[in-house]
Amino acid sequence: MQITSRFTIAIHSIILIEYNKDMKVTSKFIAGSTNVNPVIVRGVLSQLKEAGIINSRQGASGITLARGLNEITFYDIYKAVDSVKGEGLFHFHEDPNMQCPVGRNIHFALDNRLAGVQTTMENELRRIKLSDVVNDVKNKIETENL
Amino acid sequence: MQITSRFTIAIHSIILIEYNKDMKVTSKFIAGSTNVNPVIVRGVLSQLKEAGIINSRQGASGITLARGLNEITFYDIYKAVDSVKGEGLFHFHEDPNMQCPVGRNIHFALDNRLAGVQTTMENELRRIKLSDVVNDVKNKIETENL
DNA sequence: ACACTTGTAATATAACGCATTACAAGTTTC
DNA sequence: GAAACTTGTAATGCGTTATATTACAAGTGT
Repeated sequence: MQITSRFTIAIHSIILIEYNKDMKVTSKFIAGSTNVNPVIVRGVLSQLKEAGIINSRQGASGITLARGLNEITFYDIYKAVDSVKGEGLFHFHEDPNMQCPVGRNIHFALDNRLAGVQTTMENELRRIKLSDVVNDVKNKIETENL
Repeated sequence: MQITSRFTIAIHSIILIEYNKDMKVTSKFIAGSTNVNPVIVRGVLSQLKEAGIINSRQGASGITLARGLNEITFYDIYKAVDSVKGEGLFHFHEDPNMQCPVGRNIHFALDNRLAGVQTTMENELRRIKLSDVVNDVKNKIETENL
């Protein structure tokens, strides 16, 4: 299984907001650049707003960033748009047989280790800032017309 | 999104094979301990076999390990049962707009970083050996009746 | 007032995970 | 060799989820 495209949609959106900060960036505009349905985009933006990453007002056109780009990490976005219901990264088979010695103790042996893997991944996501990505995109665009 | 329960089912199965290695472990037996449908179990076992982790013969009862427990990592199992079609951990939105400077360069800025996160996670999975987990389960079972 | 926006609800569709039935093909045991 | 088991797999159903889409309420700005 894969982590939802909502994650990359969210990153793409934030880059757009920054790159076009001199104009009013709308969900329709983001939908055009990502090639994703406007309602889906608004759903993602809604989650980013709830996480305190962007600002928006009903009716008022124009999405803005709520914090500096170097204060937004991939982890923030991941948590905002993809971590549903506080479920972990790994889906354990529900209902191991408690009559079986192994089934009875499998969680004891696995839970910590799986949580550790998840934490490792999340820490790696924390290391990546949106400012890094935005800089890369801007520089790449600069060199496009040479 | 979550990593499929096939992963924990596979781990559970291997522990069962090891813990009951003096008897013939069947897919039905594993199904009973995991509380997962026997056909699903056989599907997982089939993938483990293809990855060279277990041995089985059609018709012949009894699944056995194909390598030592310290030569099987979580990564081996993950790759065997969950990584479908070589897709990455992250699902990118399919069709960014190439007319847009950002849409045109988003992959350039993200692909390496997302691959890095995936690699970090996979390396963490590589650090965990089945022998560790099996030892924990066995020790825990030992202390159950004290 | 009008044309725009954000914000949501409701529904459709496609993909996927797991359960289940069915059965072919192979093995062990008597 | 027949019976009773096994592995291996195909086919089908069902529930869940991701995304697309339609529709519309509510708010903003000209």
